[in-house]
Amino acid sequence: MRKPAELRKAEIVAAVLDLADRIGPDRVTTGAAASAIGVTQAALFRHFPTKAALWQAVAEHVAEGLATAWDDALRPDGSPLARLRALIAAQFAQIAATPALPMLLFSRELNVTNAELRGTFHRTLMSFRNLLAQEIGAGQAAGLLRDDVAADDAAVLLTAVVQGVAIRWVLGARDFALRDEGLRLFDVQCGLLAAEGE
Amino acid sequence: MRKPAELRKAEIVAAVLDLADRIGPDRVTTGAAASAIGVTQAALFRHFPTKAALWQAVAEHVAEGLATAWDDALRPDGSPLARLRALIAAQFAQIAATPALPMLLFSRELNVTNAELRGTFHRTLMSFRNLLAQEIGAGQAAGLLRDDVAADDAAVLLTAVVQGVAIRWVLGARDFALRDEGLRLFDVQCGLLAAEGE
DNA sequence: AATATGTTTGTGACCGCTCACTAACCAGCA
DNA sequence: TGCTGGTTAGTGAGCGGTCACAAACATATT
Repeated sequence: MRKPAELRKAEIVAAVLDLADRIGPDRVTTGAAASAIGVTQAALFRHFPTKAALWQAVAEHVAEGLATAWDDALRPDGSPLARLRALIAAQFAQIAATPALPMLLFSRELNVTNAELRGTFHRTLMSFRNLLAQEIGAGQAAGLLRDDVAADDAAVLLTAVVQGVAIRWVLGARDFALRDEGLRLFDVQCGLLAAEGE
Repeated sequence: MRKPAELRKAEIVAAVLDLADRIGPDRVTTGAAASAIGVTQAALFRHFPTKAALWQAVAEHVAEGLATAWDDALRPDGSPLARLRALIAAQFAQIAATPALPMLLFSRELNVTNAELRGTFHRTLMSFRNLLAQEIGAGQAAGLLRDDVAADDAAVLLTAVVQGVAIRWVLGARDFALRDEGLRLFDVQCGLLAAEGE
């Protein structure tokens, strides 16, 4: 069944993400991705010159998804704490929707084979931590968060919460609701970070 | 150069860990490991029946190292907080000494190919969190840590700190002292968890 | 409307290479 | 002499990628 190129490309990217989740990023061969969408392996190379280019397209697709999710979370209604919580919620939602994401960060493809891919993800994750630090700073300025902890350190601790929960979810049996459990622990940590009189 | 089997086995395991760090766990081929210690690829199969068995030996070696490091950290002199800090310090030291460890947790070998291997690591990490929770409980009972946070939740938050710093170290350029930066952030988090009047 | 021409998308066979693993032979030592 | 720790040589499977070719689509000319 012939399809226009743009559609095919999106289909391939989706198949790669799905396969990466189900069998692991490094098991995604061009053959597996192709047969997942019902074309031959050679057909993939009509749309992407190399496998690395295919992965790069996947990375950009994921990065875009994250960026727009953050944008939505940062609509300027509400306190810095609410925005912070929305950011974290968005992150968990994106991870739940793209479960291959944590694994991808540690894949051979990203860490060894494809330096450009690594750069794309690294930049994306840095953006997230900066957004967190920004909101934390605003929270401290508003007297909502204790200011005896550096905003950058607090941001690191919060990203650690996200990573920790996500890792437990991915490496375990995924037997809990990622977003709920994540937000629960975020609330605990946020309580620890809250200003005394709150 | 002929060597007794036990020595060779240890040598192979060490070579695999070293290679896993330098080129990534999934790039460790039998050929690469063999030539790293100056024997032919086929010689490996004199000592391990399959590659999976080799990885299992590596996992057990690492697990033993972790277990004894925790044991040393838990010598019963000092407060629960000191023991807690020693546990964390030991963990960072082990990771720094075996930098392949975080990557290993996400390798194809562990997550896809080798279910037994996954079990070994999973059990080991659970042990660590239980040790943390135990010390935290003791700290709460002694009035050193606030008890409005469940000990299990606090343990999760602390393991998240470890994972978060380790991930930043591994995925980044390893351009900071893992143990120092890790303990610094542990102290921050521990301060947040400390009882009010402390 | 029918046809001619060029482009896009997909196929199937195949290539070179790497991998884990095996088989057969070999040297030193108890 | 027989066991132990090695070698050399080879196997089959799977990988990313290429190639000649075919079918589907688009467009312009008659």
